[in-house]
Amino acid sequence: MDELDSAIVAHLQADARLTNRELARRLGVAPSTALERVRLLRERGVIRGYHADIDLAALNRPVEAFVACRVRPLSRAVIDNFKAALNSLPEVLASYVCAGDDDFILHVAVPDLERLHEFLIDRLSERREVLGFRSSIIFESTRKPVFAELPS
Amino acid sequence: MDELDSAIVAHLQADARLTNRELARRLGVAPSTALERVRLLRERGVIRGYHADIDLAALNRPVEAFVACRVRPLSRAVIDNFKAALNSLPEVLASYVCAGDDDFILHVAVPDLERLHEFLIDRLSERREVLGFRSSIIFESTRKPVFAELPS
DNA sequence: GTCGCTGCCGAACTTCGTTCGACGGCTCCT
DNA sequence: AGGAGCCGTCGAACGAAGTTCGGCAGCGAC
Repeated sequence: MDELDSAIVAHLQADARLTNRELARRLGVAPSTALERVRLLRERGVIRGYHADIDLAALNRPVEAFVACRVRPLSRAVIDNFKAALNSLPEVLASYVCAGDDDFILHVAVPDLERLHEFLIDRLSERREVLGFRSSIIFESTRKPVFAELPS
Repeated sequence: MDELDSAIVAHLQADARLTNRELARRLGVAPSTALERVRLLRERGVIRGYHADIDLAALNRPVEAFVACRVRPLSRAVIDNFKAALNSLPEVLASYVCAGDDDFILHVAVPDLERLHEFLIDRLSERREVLGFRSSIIFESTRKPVFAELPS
């Protein structure tokens, strides 16, 4: 991970469809060099994939929320089982297994508040391992590119 | 947003670097058709961009957490100001303005727990609008593609 | 029925991805 | 200090992909 790698990561994070030639031009290296670097970054797992960023509102899911869950007992079986269950719920965009007040944090997207309520009482409350949960409606979200180095 | 658009969105969400020809082949349409559809999806804002998915551990930031903050007063000025401040903190990957127990939820990534602690006490606690916060260390995270339609 | 519109197609042209042999700098060893 | 081997970079060449554009077919309106 030298400076060139960091620059590649930064550029592809901002625009994953940059042509290799354009990437090389911006870095000031030959296209073949850029290609080889990107290949190595993928091989090493630094770049895990490329994904289109989709507007949830356009997909009729304008309402987003975080749902923080507590589940019991906190055994591996229960955790794995709950994780798998979350995976098959289309409302759930992402799920996080956590330490802290909450055991799971879910990022959900639904068409409206009614569908959120339905999700909470029909999908979560129904499950016996779920002790309780708190919901936070998301008004606005901001994502940033990740930089390789943190300033001290 | 017909079926073809949905299929395009699904494919590009899974792999944003699919060649247009391969995309067209999978959809069973001509490359020029696929290209035009993708162009329209971008123009309409359905596809907002393409981003490389980077392994945070490879960038020396293996420790992730959610930090839920309460700030006061909840005025527009304070909220906008806090949002802007978060934007310039490199530890913060994403920030969310929320309704619920918490006013802000931050997704942070740091090299180690010490840096997390530093962030909390030097960056957050220092700010006068911050009443308090709760942290949840992330053990495991799972993201899923977004499907256009939710089953009823 | 016909006119007009919209979306899809396929060919042509431009640009890009990808491979490969060679060159240059670096390190390590003697 | 000198030489050998290695790693990363380069540039050219070829095959593949992106992009444009004219035309055509299906559909709706009048």
